[in-house]
Amino acid sequence: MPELPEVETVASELRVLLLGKEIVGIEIIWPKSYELRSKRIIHKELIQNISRKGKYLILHLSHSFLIIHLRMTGQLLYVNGEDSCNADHVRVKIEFSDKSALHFRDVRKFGRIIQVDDPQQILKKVGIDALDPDFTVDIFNRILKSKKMGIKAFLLTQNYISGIGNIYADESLFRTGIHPSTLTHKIPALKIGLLYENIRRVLHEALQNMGSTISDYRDSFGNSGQNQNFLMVYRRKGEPCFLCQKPITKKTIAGRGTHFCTNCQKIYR
DNA sequence: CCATGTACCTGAAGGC
DNA sequence: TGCCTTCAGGTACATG
Repeated sequence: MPELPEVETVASELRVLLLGKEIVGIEIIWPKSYELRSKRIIHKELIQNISRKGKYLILHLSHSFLIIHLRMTGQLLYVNGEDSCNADHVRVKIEFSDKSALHFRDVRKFGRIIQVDDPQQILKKVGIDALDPDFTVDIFNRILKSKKMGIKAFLLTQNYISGIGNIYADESLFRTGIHPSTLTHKIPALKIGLLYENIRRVLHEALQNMGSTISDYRDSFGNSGQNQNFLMVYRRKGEPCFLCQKPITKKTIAGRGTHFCTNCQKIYR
């Protein structure tokens, strides 16, 4: 499932592939995958910039914006004019003047492409990006102290800090030795600093490894990531903890499958 | 404010 | 083999 490192991998590839291209048509195969919240019909628009906030990808066009969220199984596949494309589950095709195209493939149909006049329509509720240089440990500390919720639930909520999903939440908490049920305001100051560092490190490393492919994630060339080979707890239920050898526990916390080591991760009360 | 549950979806995996 | 059930999870939304 694409989280910050996976979306950023796609974004940086698309910057190389798509900047300056002219959109000449959008074919909507599954209507719910494409939501029009702009009065403007795309006729001919240039892709002027590509950015990202949290798990949202933003294509800046001449007169509007395409906000894209891949949710669980979404993929943005680049198709060259000469390629034959017969992939299943393609929901939207964005076609360019040079006969290349970007195909939005999404098995489970949760993902969305939303066309808006102002990106803030979508992004105003999204918290600061976890790899934004302006996201400091002081900010992290202040937000954590102001909440009284489980740390796992906090990390998954995108309104405060954005980009962290189920995989990297579990990985960051394991590396910091914090139990996922610990309440945000009960985490000791030292651990807050370490958690901040580990979140940034885990995301950076995943980005260097082109993201984690658990089942569906692929980059714009259809390639898998490599970071799944470096995960320490996610999907390792019953396997020995890399620190103490005790079997990794999996349990539903904050409504999500949560992996942790009961021996290495302490709950602070 | 925060927690919980449901809906949206399909395919893979597990049980018998 | 085959059928049925469960599970996977990001976000929106409703409810307590």
